[in-house]
Amino acid sequence: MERVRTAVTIRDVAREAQVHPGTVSRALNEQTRTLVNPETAERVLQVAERLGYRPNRIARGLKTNRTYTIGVLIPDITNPLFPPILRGIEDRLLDEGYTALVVNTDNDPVRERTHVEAMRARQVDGFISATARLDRELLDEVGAADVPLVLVNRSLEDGSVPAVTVDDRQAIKLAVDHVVGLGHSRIGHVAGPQNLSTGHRRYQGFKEAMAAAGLPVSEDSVRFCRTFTEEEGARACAELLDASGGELTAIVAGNDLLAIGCYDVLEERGLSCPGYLSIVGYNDMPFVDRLRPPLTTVHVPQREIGAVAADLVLQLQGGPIEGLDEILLDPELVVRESTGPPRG
Amino acid sequence: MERVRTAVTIRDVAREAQVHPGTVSRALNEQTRTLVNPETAERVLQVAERLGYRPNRIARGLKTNRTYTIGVLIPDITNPLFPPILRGIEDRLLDEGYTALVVNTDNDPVRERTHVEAMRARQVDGFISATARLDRELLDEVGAADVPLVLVNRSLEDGSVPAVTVDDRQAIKLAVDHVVGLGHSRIGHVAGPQNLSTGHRRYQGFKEAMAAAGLPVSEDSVRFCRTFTEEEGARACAELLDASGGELTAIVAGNDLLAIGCYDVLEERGLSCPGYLSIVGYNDMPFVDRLRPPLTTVHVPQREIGAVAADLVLQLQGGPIEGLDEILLDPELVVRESTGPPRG
DNA sequence: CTGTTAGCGCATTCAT
DNA sequence: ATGAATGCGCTAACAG
Repeated sequence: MERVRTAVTIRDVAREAQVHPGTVSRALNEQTRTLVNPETAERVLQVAERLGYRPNRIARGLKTNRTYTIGVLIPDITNPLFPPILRGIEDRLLDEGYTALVVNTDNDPVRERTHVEAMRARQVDGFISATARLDRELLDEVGAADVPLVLVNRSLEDGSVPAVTVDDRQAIKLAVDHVVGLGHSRIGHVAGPQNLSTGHRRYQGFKEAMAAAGLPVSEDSVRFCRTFTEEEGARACAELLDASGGELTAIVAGNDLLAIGCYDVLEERGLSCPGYLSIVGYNDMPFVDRLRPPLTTVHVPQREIGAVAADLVLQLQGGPIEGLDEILLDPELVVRESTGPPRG
Repeated sequence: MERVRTAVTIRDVAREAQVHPGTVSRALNEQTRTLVNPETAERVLQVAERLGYRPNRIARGLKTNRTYTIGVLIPDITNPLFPPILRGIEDRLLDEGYTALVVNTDNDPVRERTHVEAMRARQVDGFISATARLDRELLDEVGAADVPLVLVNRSLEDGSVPAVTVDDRQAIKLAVDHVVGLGHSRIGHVAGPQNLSTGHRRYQGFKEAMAAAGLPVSEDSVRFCRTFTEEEGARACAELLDASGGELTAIVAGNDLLAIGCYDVLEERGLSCPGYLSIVGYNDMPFVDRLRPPLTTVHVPQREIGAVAADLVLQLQGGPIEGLDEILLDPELVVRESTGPPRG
């Protein structure tokens, strides 16, 4: 048996209710219902209900150029950082009758392009991108197509695309000031990839915060990771420990995954945290409070970021908004047990 | 400035290429390209490329009754169990040019209905549901609409809907046999909600496995949780420890979250794991290998489950498949450090 | 207040 | 091999 959609259409309802399809359309639509006689409207509604009529938004979209669908680009939903963001986005979209088309890009340009094409073909009303990088070309293409785009957790230097992020500099300062307050002065930074705005800005923030605290930042106190992964974090941490000649007493990591990598090194070497080394993470991913020791980290309101981003694309549906570039949310330090006074 | 889609249509291409729109349609479509003169086809393709033509799948869908979109229902993407499943689904869908419409239901009937309606209105070609419960009514409605539906991580008693799951009984047997092999005989079960097929089947599996091992299951060796959360797991674990009069030496939990709840109780009471109590989880969620102690658990191939489910909806696009009900994948025990020989 | 008409962008049947 | 015509389901502009 072939699959046959038994779709009840607006015409079926019209026939049953003895009115013109146009009237049915008006009666069924909240916006235009006032244009039709209440009694007629009521009858139409009843018939629609009885027949089990389901409006076909696809057809509607063809006419109205609105699909009530937003494309969401995420590097990898498997990275614990992103589910809360997605959740925030969805909750907000649901409120307004929108639905999210979600894809994982793996930060792979090809995959990214494929997905964007697919979404554009589906006429999404807007994009939210949490991907670290988005082809400049793709970006321009989306912009040219007049489809609103909002960046999340990253931003463009030139502010040409609205973005919702946390103030990375302020956040890192929170982390640095915390360990400084604990008495640390030899503080290292396991930095994220510098070609990503997040990694770069946190590194800048680290240097600034250290300077503000009157502490020097030598070459030996920073190591860069190629990716935001435990493995890279471990590598960088090991190098840092070796390079500093054992003088480092605290590390501020570019994100939680990198911090976990640091944990691995300490465990390997039989060093304790925070006894030997204090570690501060970044993001406050789910479950980092259950690590041993529970990770002190900068909490980023991921869910709220998602919600604000969704809000923004929704607003942008009404047309461009002047003077809009970056929305900065406040980070918050969560002190747990991976930080303590320096040893000795 | 209003938002105006500068959509290049098939007609624009036709005009430029000096052919009829119908011909453009044929040339652009892989399936029908053979019907048109290779040279003409080539020219059309070039013009389309030059003009930046993007086919409008929405319009196409109106005609073909295919949107190449699959609706995915998830209770809460924030639960670490689900991202891998979603990832598996998406990867598989991407291969076939499909995209996922993802929603969180919170297992809330109202939210669920809203979402299903929205997705049906968007004419999704199929559904994959990882939600614990789906209104029987909704289920029937979807079935009646002839839209393929595949269940994931759960199944219906009557097998009326195809499902992809792991063999819960076999899985729990793995867990029980492991601790039995370690020498335990006083084994408790922190059971999941019994109104969920997963919770129920694992409980059944526990009883069977214990019986097979020749071990008794008393009232004192099982406690039920109302939800799959740490809090409930902690409550049940505490009750279990109290009820057994300190004789229990191992606990098999209904899932990892419940197991984590057990960890909490041990920590509160200053008891060690696995020294005092061995604990086995279920699912092998991300990061449970980083808990202290790393959790011994039953690994469920979530990603594969997602991929197989996606495969199934895709196959179902061709029409119903006879004799299909449940696809069982193999679980695997991952022994880490939360289990050891019984004390004393 | 309601019917009529046209058309969104595309695929497809029927001619030619 | 291609052009012409039709309609998917719906909304909107225009009459009346």
